[in-house]
This record gives sequence, structure tokens and C-alpha cells, in this order.
Amino acid sequence: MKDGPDIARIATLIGDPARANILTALMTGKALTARELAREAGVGASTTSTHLGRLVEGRLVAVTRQGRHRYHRLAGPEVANVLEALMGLAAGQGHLRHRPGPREDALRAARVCYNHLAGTAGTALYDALAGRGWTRVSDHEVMLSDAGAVAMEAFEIDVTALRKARSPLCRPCLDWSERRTHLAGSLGRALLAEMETRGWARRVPDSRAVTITPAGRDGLRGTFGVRL
Amino acid sequence: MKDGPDIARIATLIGDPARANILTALMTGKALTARELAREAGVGASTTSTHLGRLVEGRLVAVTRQGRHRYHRLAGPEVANVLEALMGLAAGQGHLRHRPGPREDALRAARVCYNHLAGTAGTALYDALAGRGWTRVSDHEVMLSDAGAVAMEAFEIDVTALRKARSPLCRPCLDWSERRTHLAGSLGRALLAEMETRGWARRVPDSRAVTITPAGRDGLRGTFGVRL
DNA sequence: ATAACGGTTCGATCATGATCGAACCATGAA
DNA sequence: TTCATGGTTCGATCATGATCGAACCGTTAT
Repeated sequence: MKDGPDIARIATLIGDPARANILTALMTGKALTARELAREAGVGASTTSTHLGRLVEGRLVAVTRQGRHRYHRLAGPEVANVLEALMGLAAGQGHLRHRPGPREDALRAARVCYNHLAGTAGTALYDALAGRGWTRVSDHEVMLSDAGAVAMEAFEIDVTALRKARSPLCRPCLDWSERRTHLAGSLGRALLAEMETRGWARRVPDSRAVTITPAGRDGLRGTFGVRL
Repeated sequence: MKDGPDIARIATLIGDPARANILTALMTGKALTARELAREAGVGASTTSTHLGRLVEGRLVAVTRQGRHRYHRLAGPEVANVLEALMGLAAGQGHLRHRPGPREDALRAARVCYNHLAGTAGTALYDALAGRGWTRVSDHEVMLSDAGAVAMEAFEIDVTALRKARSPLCRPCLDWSERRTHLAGSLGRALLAEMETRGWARRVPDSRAVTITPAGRDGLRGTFGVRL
């Protein structure tokens, strides 16, 4: 009886209520930080850390370091399979779960990631910059081209001042809702700030969501060729 | 976070090694007794009883009383789904499991269930008796018809003596490998005994398997119209 | 009736692990 | 550099539940 695959080991991992909540939260496909997961799970930060450690060790969850964050996501489709089967069984013999995600759409469209723009709008902007040759992407690095510097200056961003700062100008940032990349770094922050001063973007209070105004929509298309 | 389906509850049930072994053993589709499952799980009878109680209460396992046995089987295909997904995940990140069941086929073909015949041969005989009008089946009861009594006497079975015994003459017995019914009761036992004395059937030592001899094959076809 | 056997219940023992707060480490922002 | 914050580690506490043996119950066979 010792020869079977350790389905008990995996089931035990899922069996803790806190961990089950964590995994359920990750079922959306989004990658979440430990803190967000702690809130979802309803336990403290330290407890969550321990749980995440077990889940990662058990290959149910994969983690990606990103600055001071650690983004957690399900380790693979097989894991999602198991969770889905479990939810189907549980739903069939008890109470349903909806979890439609009411404000999910807004977050998916545009949100702040620290101080830069993420979401669909963020990745679109990132792609547009590269498409115009204003940035050059090479294997985990992003550089601002000369033409890009000129364009940014024209957009009222003081690139030379940003270059003097210690923090990197351009940095790729993996966007988990889109599973693609958007622009971080001081330039990313400056871009979002300028968009806010121009009235192109407005932060939603008490949320990471960002609203792109009609003016912002037009401006992004005219200035960067972004189609939203 | 309390609103979700209790995937944790179910996962906890599967998470115990002994219970995982029990469920794995039931994945074959066969219904097994508590004692057989205890051997599979590698724990004592009392422990197994407790585990089975939890599994039944948790709707993962269904139980059917049958004489002094209690046959346990997976509660439904959703349960098998979950187990299959778990095994797939576990196999993908560790050691495989074969469990091909070497002597499964022999048991499936013909075996003793207590002292009567079960398996493919058992259900075929059951069907043949009903097909010839020798038994009448009505909603969880089986009765021997007058024609059937005559036929049994001709087969050297003393039906009148059997009727005097306290145990019922005919009883339907659910056959789990076939998921159909075969004949139990004192007549069922007498039929198998007569088949053995005639050399139609031979028990395999240390096994529940029964071998149907070529003579038995012919005899069953000629006497009862059973085609194997 | 009696023996044999499958199965359950009970009580006691024991190990595991979930949880928290506090201290600590690491990274990014200013 | 300094501060704020995300995240981890540690130690202590506490609850759960897995396990066994023994006694007990119910059914079948003789």
C-alpha cells in the first residue's frame, strides 16, 4: 500500500481550510501576493507564509519574486484540474459558490502596480512603445531608445532627471491578469503620473483600479498609437 | 471566505493515508468489505471502521448491507473524477502506480460469494433461470416457480428439504464486478455445490475464484441455457 | 443452540500541525 | 541614508484526529 502515488500528501495540502481558500483564490488564474492571500484565507501573515511554503514545496503553487513582492500562482493545469473536480463534487453535495468577481473587470482593464500602469492598458502601452521603436526589449531587459527619449521629453517627462536617480529607468513587469509584460521602473511611474496630471487616468479610491478617461483614450491613441 | 464549497472538508477526507488507500482500492469499481479494505489500508479493523464511517458520512463512499457483510463502493463518478485528477497530479510529480490486478480477470469471470456463484457466470445463470421462467423476479425478491422447482429436482437438488430450512431459498445478491444480480440463498448455495460434485466447477485454493470446467460449460448450456 | 466471523463502539494514548505575536530580514521609495 | 512595507522565522500554545485493543452486536453456518 506504500506503492501508490501520494494522493494523500496532496489531499492533505488541500485539506486545510486556509490553504483551500488560498488555492481557490488562485483558481482565477491571477497571481497574488502573500498579503492578498492572507486576506482571502482569513489567517495571519505568518500563518499564510507557512502555508505558502508548504504549497510551494508540495509543487501545488509556484512563486515568482518580483521586487519586494512574491507572486504566487497555481503550479500548473493539473492542479487546477484537481481543484475543479473537488469543487464540482463539493458543489454537487452542498452549497454552491459563485465568486463572480464584481470589480474584477475594472482591475483587469487598468490598475496600478505600485505606481505604474498595469492591466490591459498597461500591456497595450508597453507593446505600443516597443512597436514604435521607442523601447528595445532584450531578454529580461528594456531600454529606452534615443527616439523614445525624444518622445518622452515631448510628453513632458524629464528623462534626463530620471536617469540620474538610482532606480532603473525601465523595467519589465510581468502582468498576471494578462500574462504579459508591462512597463515598470521610474519611467513607468512617470508615465502614469503624467497621465494623471493630464486627466487621462484617474485612480479609483480604495482600490488598485484605474479609470482611463475618454480624453486618455484619445491621447494614448494619438501619442503612443495605443488602441484600447 | 466561508462561502465556498467545502473543498477542504473533502480534501481532508482524502488526505489521510489510510483513507486514501481505501479510496484507491475502490477505484477499481469493485465493492469491497471492510475487512478487505482494512488490509488494503494497512490499519486495523476498528480504525478502518471509523474511516469508513467518515467516508460514508462525507458522501464519498456508499455502503450496502448484504448479510453480515457491508459492501463499500465509491459514491459516484464525481468522486472517481477527483481521485483520478489527484492521481494524475501525483503521478506527474512522482512515482507512478500500476495496480494492474493480475488475478482480477479470473475473479471477474467466476467466484464464490459466500457459498454461491458470482461473477459473469453467476449473473448469466441468474438471467437464464429467469429467462426460462424458473424464477420470478419482483422488486427485490426472487421466487422459484413451480416449473423451476421441477427443474431443480431434476438437477438433483432437494428443493423441498431446502424449503424447510430457516434461511431463504432464493435471494438476489448484487454483483459488483458485473453491477448486476446473481442468485444467493440456499438454492444458490445448492446449485454451486451440485456443480462442484458434477465436476462443472472447481474452487481455486486460497482465492475466491472459481474455475468453470469445459464439462461445466457444456452442462450449463444444456441444462440452463447459459452461454458463457 | 452454539460457534465463527464481519463489523462497530468505546476509552485511552499519542503525534501532528494550525495558529498567533514578535522579532527579524530584504527590497523599493524618497 | 532612512523609512515603509512585504515577507519569513521562531517559539509557544492548543486542538484535532489517527490509532489500537478489548468488549460488544448481528448474522450465517453447523
